[in-house]
Amino acid sequence: MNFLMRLPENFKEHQNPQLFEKLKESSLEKLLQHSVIQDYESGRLLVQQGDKPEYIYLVISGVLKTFRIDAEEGREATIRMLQSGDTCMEAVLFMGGPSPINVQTVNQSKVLQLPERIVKQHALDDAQFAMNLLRIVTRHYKNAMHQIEAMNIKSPLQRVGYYFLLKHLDAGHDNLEFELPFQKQMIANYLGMTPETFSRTLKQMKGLGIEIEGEKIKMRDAFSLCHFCDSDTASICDNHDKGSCKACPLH
Amino acid sequence: MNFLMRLPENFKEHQNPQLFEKLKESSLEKLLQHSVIQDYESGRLLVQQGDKPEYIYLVISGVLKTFRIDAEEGREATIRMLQSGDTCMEAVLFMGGPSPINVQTVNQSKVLQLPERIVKQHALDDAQFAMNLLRIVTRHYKNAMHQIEAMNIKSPLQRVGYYFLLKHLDAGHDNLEFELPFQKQMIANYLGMTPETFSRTLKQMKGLGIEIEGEKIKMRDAFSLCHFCDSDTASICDNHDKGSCKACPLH
DNA sequence: CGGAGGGTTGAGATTCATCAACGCGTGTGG
DNA sequence: CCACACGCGTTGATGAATCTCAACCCTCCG
Repeated sequence: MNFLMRLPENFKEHQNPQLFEKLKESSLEKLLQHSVIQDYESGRLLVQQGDKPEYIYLVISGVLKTFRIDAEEGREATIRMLQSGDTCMEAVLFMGGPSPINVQTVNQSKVLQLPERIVKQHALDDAQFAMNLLRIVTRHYKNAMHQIEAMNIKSPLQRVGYYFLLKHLDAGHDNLEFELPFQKQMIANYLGMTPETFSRTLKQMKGLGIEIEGEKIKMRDAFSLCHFCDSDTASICDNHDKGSCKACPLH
Repeated sequence: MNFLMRLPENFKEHQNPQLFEKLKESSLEKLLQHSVIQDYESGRLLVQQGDKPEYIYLVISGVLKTFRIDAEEGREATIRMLQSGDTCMEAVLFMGGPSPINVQTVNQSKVLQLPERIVKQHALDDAQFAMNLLRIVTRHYKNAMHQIEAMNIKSPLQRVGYYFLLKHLDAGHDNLEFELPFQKQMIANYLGMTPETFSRTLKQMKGLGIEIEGEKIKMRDAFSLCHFCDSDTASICDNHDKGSCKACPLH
């Protein structure tokens, strides 16, 4: 039975999850044969720190977050926030030992779960699948590096600026508008600050030509965020090295 | 020509790099055929942010560190510190795009360099090698998660405590003594604090039964560090769940 | 002997978290 | 239909924690 048929019609086309990229139909078929789709209510804990990892979770719709939690104070450190098309727990599956992270739904969510055994076996059978895993995990790791840098040596303004820059490039650099994909408190925690400082930082951004209206972010011009560029963002910015980006600290 | 012969006699046995784990002789041979050993002086930059990644670096002797650097202020955020047997840039190779990190020697160092093309090809040819890469990268990622947690929600004391706990478990939990493997300023930066606060935090540790004498750390008893345990460290601690570790915040 | 680098200690400044209050939109139940 | 509570975001006042800057000690090495 083809489980993709039970997905929303346009899911595979529109989201095109990295996990399935370039997989042969037969390979994908086999992978999905043993997977299940689940609906979860908001706030449901799918994995807890210390649990044995059992699935890779692929978000069909809704929002998930992965985070670590402090036993004493109960404070949370957000590791990632996932939208449809994103996956989590792939890395955990392969590092051995219990899960170092919690996974929780933030909204009501629909999730595709791929069992641990199937994934591991398939990684050995299909080199392309293994490559996809490797690519996904390394991207996560790259992201983690940015988080580490942010919390070590970046000011709140720089953190928000960099986050905005990424979202801006996501939306296409010709687009002077984008939306915050998650609620502000969650973004704040992800960026290692309190909701209060996040809010105050947003006000600072207005001085740099960035207007905030609820979830909508409007930039005065396409270079308002150039100030926050680094070599990683430069490599995905079409305008870089076209002389147009002068504010860029790399020059 | 077998390049392992040019390594110190006992390197492979004693260090047993994760990268080569469980590889067949023939596979290892092929991998090493195109690799080179280099000697570098202290402070040499092997990779800079923005560079195209060209090698995996395996430390034979000496110390390397990977870090990100802030363009404006020039401040550094340490990502990892490597000793002999450790590798870096495996993750970068597979994430595509320019390197997000710098790699620099901290001491005079001897390094084995495996060219990018060879590694990628070999990852497709030898599933065990691909698995090794996946395992290594996920371990790095796990580590990065700990760093993120530390800087988000842990106090300097907790960060140092956790770092000590890991080193203690490394040395064997029966061993009441271990050494700091790197100089203090580097550990401090890695833990996201200044050398000054690191120093002051070390003094606090004395109140918890930890004596510091230069690089030597002596614990009053084997449970002095239990306070800093979490589910990740518990899973590698032999004494956990033996009733002996009561200070553990998990109970 | 003198200089350099790493580590420690102290005093002061700064920044961000904390705590508290409030506005606003939404959903709920009377 | 209104009253109310609730969650989220914002704003302001306060305080604590860590960074900064400076001085000093020590060891190592030329």
